[in-house]
Amino acid sequence: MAQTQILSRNQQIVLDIIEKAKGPLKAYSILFNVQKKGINAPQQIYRALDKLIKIGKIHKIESKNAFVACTSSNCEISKATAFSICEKCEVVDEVSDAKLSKFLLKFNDKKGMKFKRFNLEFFGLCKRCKIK
Amino acid sequence: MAQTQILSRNQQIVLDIIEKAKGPLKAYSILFNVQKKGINAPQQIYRALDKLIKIGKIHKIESKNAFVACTSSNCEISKATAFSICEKCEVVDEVSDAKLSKFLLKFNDKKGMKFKRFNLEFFGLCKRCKIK
DNA sequence: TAACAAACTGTTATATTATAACAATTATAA
DNA sequence: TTATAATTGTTATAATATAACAGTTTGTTA
Ligand SMILES: [Zn+2]
Ligand SMILES: [Zn+2]
Ligand SMILES: [Zn+2]
Ligand SMILES: [Zn+2]
Repeated sequence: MAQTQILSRNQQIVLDIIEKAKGPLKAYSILFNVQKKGINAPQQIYRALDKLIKIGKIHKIESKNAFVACTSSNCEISKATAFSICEKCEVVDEVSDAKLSKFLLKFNDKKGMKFKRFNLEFFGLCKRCKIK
Repeated sequence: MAQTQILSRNQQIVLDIIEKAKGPLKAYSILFNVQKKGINAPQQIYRALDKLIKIGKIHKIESKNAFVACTSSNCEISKATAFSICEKCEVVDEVSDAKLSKFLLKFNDKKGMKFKRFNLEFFGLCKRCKIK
């Protein structure tokens, strides 16, 4: 079992906001949301984000420069992340699929590179947007 | 056979620089490199980049905000891109593997989303950096 | 070929995302 | 306890990207 990580004040504030959010949050939108709690500078946000990413509590959606809470129970170290992104409504979901991560972590590069980690972003139309 | 795309002057200038580069280039480093050719503003670079991405001549490495020339003969439309990134020397290679892209393009989301496109970034140590 | 539309260009200004650098404080561990 | 690492606060600045406007070139078709 993964030990419950003790977070610092700022880290906890930032994590709470990201976990409550319905979708990916941008760093500066987090900042505006926590100014009442005494966090005033981007650095404070980015430092918390860095730590939260490092311990796998959140992930960065690289194509959107935005951050989401981890919804997979087994990715404390974020070495195998995959997301689905709707190109219309921009909803983002973490894709948690054992076969997929096994396939990718075992994938052998032709150039002799040993992969330690991957990040995968799928794009398409979500169920809702497909219908419309 | 894919028709040879006719590029505009700015698009060709930007593509040439990216193709000649040994690794991923950042937008502003491209800008600094073409100022002698009369391109003075970021917009001109970003517009060319957008077009080149759209037609599959280049790809964006999202985790680095940088751009590389496509080295795969069959990705005019950039719907299935994969890269290997060395975490030490930062060398980037396009991963071109039929099995891999087939597997991912066929991958079925549990939430009923139909994927049209994906981007995959692998991280690790390249052959050279592994030895050292 | 005239005339319209689409794509591209140039330019100025500004928005957004992220890091540097410095000083102080708090938690952890030897 | 002392020192070492992690965290905080703060100001300033760097790096990345887009908005908005006006003009030009290119391609299409009437
Ligand atoms: Zn996760
Ligand atoms: Zn949608
Ligand atoms: Zn390619
Ligand atoms: Zn390397």
